[in-house]
Amino acid sequence: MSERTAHPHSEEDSTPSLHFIEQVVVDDLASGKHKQIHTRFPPEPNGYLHIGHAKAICLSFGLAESHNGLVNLRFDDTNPEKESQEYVDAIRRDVSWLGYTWNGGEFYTSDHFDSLYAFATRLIENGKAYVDHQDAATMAEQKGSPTSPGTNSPHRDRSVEHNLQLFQEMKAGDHPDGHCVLRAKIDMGHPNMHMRDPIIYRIKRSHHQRTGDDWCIYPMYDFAHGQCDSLEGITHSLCTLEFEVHRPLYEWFIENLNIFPSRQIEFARLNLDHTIMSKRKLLRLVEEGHVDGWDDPRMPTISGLRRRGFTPQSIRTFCDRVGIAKRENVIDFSLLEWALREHLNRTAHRAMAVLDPIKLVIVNYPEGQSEELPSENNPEDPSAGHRMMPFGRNLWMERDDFKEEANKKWFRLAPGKTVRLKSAFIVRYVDHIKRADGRVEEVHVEYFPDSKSGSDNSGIKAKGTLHWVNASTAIDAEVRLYDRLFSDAAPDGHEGQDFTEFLNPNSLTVRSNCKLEPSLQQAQAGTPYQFTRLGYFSMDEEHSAQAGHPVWNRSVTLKDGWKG
RNA sequence: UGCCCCAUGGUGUAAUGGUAGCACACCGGUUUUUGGUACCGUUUGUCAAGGUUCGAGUCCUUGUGGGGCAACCA
Repeated sequence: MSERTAHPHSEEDSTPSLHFIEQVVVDDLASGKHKQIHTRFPPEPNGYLHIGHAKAICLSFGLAESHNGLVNLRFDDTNPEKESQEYVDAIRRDVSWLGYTWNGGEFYTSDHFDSLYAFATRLIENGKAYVDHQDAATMAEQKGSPTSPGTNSPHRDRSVEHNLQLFQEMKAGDHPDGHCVLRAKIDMGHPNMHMRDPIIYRIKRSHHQRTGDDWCIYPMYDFAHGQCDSLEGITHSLCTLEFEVHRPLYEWFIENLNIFPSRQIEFARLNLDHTIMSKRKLLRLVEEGHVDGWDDPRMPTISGLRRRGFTPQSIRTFCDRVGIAKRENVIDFSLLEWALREHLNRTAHRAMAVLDPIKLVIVNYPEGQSEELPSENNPEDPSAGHRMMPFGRNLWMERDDFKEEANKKWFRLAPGKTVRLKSAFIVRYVDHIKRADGRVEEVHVEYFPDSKSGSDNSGIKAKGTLHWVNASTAIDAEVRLYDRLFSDAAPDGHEGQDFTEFLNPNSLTVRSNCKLEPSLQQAQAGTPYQFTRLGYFSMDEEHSAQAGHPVWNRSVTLKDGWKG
């Protein structure tokens, strides 16, 4: 056995650094505090999941996955007024799509309503909770403020028997909505506002998605979340920073109920620039028609990203790179884009498409003649094979690839320039035709027959390579180009200005006259392709069906290093 | 005039008292039948002031800056 140096930067030492939560997990496992960890992802089914949730999902599921633990998916359904089955279904689909399985089970807070009621009763019996009959405004006033203590409710010292009876009446429906609440009896002078006799049950006659009209009282978040964690045996309950001030209460209930001590640990939520992450605001985008729906490809929702063409793997890579810490953060949107490119460059098949076509005529290629030329499906992966590209005299080329006046830095077509047509021949400019308004319509070139791709004996050097599509076999398609939804980096960070003022008017560009190579006839909706030199695209099933012709979404551009 | 949390390049994130590293972005170069990819390189950082220590990004004190907390929401 060789002696190891203690040098911290030794190349032999490849121990990956752990973020602070994983460090806790590793320590708890090592110390024997837990034999197995058990986490949970607990969304309220009142909206669609977004990329911020993806971070939380990757954390809780990822931790369980890498430490042989369990994860529960728990729907936090304590407020029936805002929740619905539509959201439950969407959440399930999104978590599954990310590639995770809730191997600890699927739960609903409502599954635990009986236990929660029993817990509340126990608290009353121990003199730790009481029924308060004051109205909301009065209670708010008595609560004090962050800088001044609160005052006790006149109902604070009711007897256990009386409280028990009143709470039973609340449950039985003897009191109208809002008439009274159950409160934990803690300390109205506590410096932490959440400890000033928090409300733990309220009366709300609202039909519940799962329990119907069985209950007219529902527990508040603080009296449901931690208790469910405990009932489900959750060892590490991970949530975002805004719940930090709730932790003393979380622990107070564990102590006073004497139940399994789940541990709450908070981390900083994800913020992405040029977008918004609040469910409420995303809902407004949908309801006010700024986007087509929750799954609009410009939305930061999981379903929007999926439709945009993001892959589960790219989102998981992104979450991994973002890291876990307690510091407020704003992640560059470009990191998300990088994660997608990183995945798709390795895996997506290449195809040629012209989004803004002008005619390209090879004047010395015989009319009526054609041939098939092979083109590799993925230069990063030889096993992906190749496909045959029809080639002829009349082609489509990209309008951006021609310029009437060009300098030495212009590698594409222009008077005097020579370029290669990808996987085909080298061609030289001959002429071009303009419409009366000056718009270029047609470019004429001559080709060098001995410059064929793979057997080039011409000795000619071409600096630029252009993509093209054979005119007679091209597929007509519509392509939607997406840009950031907001032109401002922090649309909700301007006081006095609504975030909708910063919507990017050019976030969607529709190109309706695109030409695709014929192999794309077989393309499956949702399968990513790289359109050579343009970016990553996939066909949109819903839009295609609506339009009656193929509609493709651009997921992300290729990185453009040209500073022309 | 309270309580809690946080502070490392442009953006994130490591360094567990001992060489401030990595990724993204940016800029430059090499290769290239994608101005992509790959590879190489440059620039840029410990909020401040004291203290402890042989040694402080890390520990202590005090400031400064940022975030959170007063729904019968979660």
